[in-house]
Amino acid sequence: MGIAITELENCTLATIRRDQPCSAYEVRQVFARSSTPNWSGSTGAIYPVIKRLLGRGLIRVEPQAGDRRARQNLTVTDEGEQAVRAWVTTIEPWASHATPDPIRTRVSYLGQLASNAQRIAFVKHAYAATERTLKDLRHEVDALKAGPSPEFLAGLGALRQLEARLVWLREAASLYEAAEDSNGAAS
Amino acid sequence: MGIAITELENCTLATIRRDQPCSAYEVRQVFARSSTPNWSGSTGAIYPVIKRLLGRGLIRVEPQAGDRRARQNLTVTDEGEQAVRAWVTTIEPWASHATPDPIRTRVSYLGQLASNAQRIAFVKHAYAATERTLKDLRHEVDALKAGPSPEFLAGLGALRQLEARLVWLREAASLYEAAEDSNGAAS
DNA sequence: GGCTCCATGTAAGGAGTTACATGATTCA
DNA sequence: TGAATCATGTAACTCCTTACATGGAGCC
Repeated sequence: MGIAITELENCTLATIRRDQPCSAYEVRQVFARSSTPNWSGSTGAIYPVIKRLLGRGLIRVEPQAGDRRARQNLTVTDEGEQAVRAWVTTIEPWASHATPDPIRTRVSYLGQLASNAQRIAFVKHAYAATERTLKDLRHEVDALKAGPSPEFLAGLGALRQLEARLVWLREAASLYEAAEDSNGAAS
Repeated sequence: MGIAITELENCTLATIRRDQPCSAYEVRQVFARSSTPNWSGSTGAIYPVIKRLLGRGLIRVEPQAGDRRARQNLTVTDEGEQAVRAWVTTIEPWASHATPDPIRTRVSYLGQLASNAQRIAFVKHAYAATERTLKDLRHEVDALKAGPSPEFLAGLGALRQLEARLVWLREAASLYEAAEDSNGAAS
């Protein structure tokens, strides 16, 4: 389809489709209150997105009878429905890659530190930070009903990612400690 | 300190520290050729970053004797060394969160599809795509010497993330299939 | 002489962010 | 009546991208 449509535009469209009729304000809350935030849900992003979706005929504003408040009642058009289904089922090549992780980034520069002891200290620090985040997220996911609901599955995916980071950080610590030991044995 | 320094600026600084003396061009290659790319290594990003790092006194340009080519010889100053160490060892609260994942995003909107059969089809599609990516990455990591080298550890971290996605997608498929079965039993 | 790689840089644009500005509604 | 929340929107800015522009060095 001609002009590229961004992830935020697609997520906005899909959110409207799910919660319709809804307002731009409600869409903002969805993004702002997400426990694994992709976007801030800032007004400067959402309102222009809504305008573009309207301009492309993917959504429409339904006037509310007897309510002259500014609140918009957004619903998706038939074209919008099609676009949502096309988007959720499509996986562009870049989308299957490993995602950038600030902690992995830092580990990739641990060579800059002076000693393995310092590297081990960092890895343990990262482990503790990830454990705290994981604990909070687990509380949120536990509050959801286990099953194939989208919210539960998405939460589970985030949990599995954090658990994998813990596994990896333990591996890293082991490798550094093994190197420490062999240094100690050699000296 | 004072003014915020971005991840790209910090990564550039740490890369120069690691490979010094090196040129902006070499830094670009590092980012452009990364197997888990955070940034494109575009000229429009790197050269301004180099300028800012120079302006802050974190790096300096060493003139090359007898070589009047435009090539810069960048090295890190003492302040730069401090900044690198401070950055790699610091984990801001946001840095320990689960990272945005386009596949998880799509799963979180699978409610938009018409049937569990379609959802299962998507999950299997995502599984296959991730498996392909994982295979390529595994080849690259296998080419590295196993051990506590930063490159190997970073690659291992990316592998573990992708493996966790596979585990999660299998779980999702199971949950959908269980729901299918109970539907079948009920009807 | 032309091709490719090395190397530096600018210009324009995309896609978000924060901060600002405005006003209605609800509730203590 | 004043504060919090609901609700929409604009302006300025950040940070990165692609595309463009330039030129030297090595090689066939």
